[in-house]
Amino acid sequence: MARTKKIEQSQKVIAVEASQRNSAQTRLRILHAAEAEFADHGFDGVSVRQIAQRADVPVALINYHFGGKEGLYRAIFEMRAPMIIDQRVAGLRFAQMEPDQERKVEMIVKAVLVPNLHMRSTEKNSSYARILAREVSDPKSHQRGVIQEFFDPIAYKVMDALQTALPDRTTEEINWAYQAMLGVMVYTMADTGRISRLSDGRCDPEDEMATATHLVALMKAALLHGRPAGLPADDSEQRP
Amino acid sequence: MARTKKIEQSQKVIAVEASQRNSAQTRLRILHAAEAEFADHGFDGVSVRQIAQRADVPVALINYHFGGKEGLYRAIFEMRAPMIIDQRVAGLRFAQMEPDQERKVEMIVKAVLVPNLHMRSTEKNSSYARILAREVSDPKSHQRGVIQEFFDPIAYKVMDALQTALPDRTTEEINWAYQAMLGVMVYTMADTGRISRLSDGRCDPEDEMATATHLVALMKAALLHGRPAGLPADDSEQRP
DNA sequence: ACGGCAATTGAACAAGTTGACAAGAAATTT
DNA sequence: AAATTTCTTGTCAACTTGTTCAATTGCCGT
Repeated sequence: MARTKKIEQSQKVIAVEASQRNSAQTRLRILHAAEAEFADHGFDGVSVRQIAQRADVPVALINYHFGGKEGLYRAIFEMRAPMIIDQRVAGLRFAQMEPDQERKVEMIVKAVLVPNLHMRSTEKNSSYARILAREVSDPKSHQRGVIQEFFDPIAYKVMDALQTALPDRTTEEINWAYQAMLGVMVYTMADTGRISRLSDGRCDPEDEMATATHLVALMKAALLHGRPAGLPADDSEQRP
Repeated sequence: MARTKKIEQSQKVIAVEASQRNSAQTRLRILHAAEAEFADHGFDGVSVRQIAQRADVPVALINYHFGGKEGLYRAIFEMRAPMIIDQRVAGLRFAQMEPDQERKVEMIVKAVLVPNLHMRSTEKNSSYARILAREVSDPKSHQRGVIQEFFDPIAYKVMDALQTALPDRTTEEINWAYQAMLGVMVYTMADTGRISRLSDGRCDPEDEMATATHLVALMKAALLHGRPAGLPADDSEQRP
């Protein structure tokens, strides 16, 4: 921090930028390389050497800056999470002011889905979206605690908003509704080409607009009209 | 196969079973150990040594029986996939005979969700469900081609059934609807305790009945009532 | 200008990884 | 009973893994 200020004041801005001695910048380079590699191969599928090679730095620098592989992994979330969380909070604020119930629910759904879907389709950040998707379906994530630490708070806010918009729903319904939203979102973010393949190219998660339109419509309907028939015991059909 | 027949005819059944000389049995033991380990740590997070140790066999046996780590991985799917695919096909057959649209959609949803959710809550097979969840969110799965080989065919059947039940929907809508279903299912199957944590214990994926009830209701509503507003261009609200 | 310090480097570390091999044991066939 | 196939085992060498170390570089305030 102190050094950055100095650099700005100095006349050698260009020289410093070109030269190798710049902590913040190499940190970022490692971070980006790690992001891409982790997204492609998962936490265990990547060696620190691969990351170092991609970032064009010696391996030891990773341990110096981040204190190990896991520290580097966490640093990625520390860098990215605030951005998308802020967007969600902003979206929820909009929804809060909406009087019409149907529109309100739709805005909540959008507040959850759109920031992530947008990130997914953005070139630079697309790899982070895939890391996120991996993390939620990795039992080790529990051990790392990244999801819990960064995303549980916003989850509670979303569910509060849902409960306000749909006061007649039970807590269980609200929870499952949120899980459903998240599931759809994560699965789409994590897509490895299967959606496009199955739809013969008609559906493309990269197409942020179309994807959001369809998914928001589906989840909005699910939240508005989806209620378990007989809550205590619903044994209509049961397949073997 | 030939040996198994012989064993049944032989008088030394007990001796053979107790002793170490039983190919099919050790194969299964390795398979089960691998299933558990892969589920917990992912394909890259596990070494064949760990699996061998868990199965209590020497490492070389794995290479002998399955020709390597990836062969073992695929063998798990070859063992498990048919079971759940058969269940889905059966469920779709039931749905096909249902005249009422709303019930028909519900039965299709159940045909997709219930077999997996059941497997999830079953003690013995729960690990396979988590492997499956991992595989769909792993870009390398594309490379392995397991999902494509085993599950694409049934996916097409489900979408055909959906199209029949909802004739006015576009192909895009059918595809996205299927993706949504799958996303919810996979996310629930892959759950690492977050659902229970967020809901303060109220929602438990292990509770097959409650989980299925809620998710089926949600997805049924999504399919029946979820249609994108203006298909060509829907720019009602757009958040920054 | 010079010592101090953060940043960087290449080398080395111990621990663990993989696939393969030859050789042994048990069951099956000849 | 001998030969053969099928299965099992312990060990091997070559290679990665994440991390640490001592040494070096270049920027900074005094």
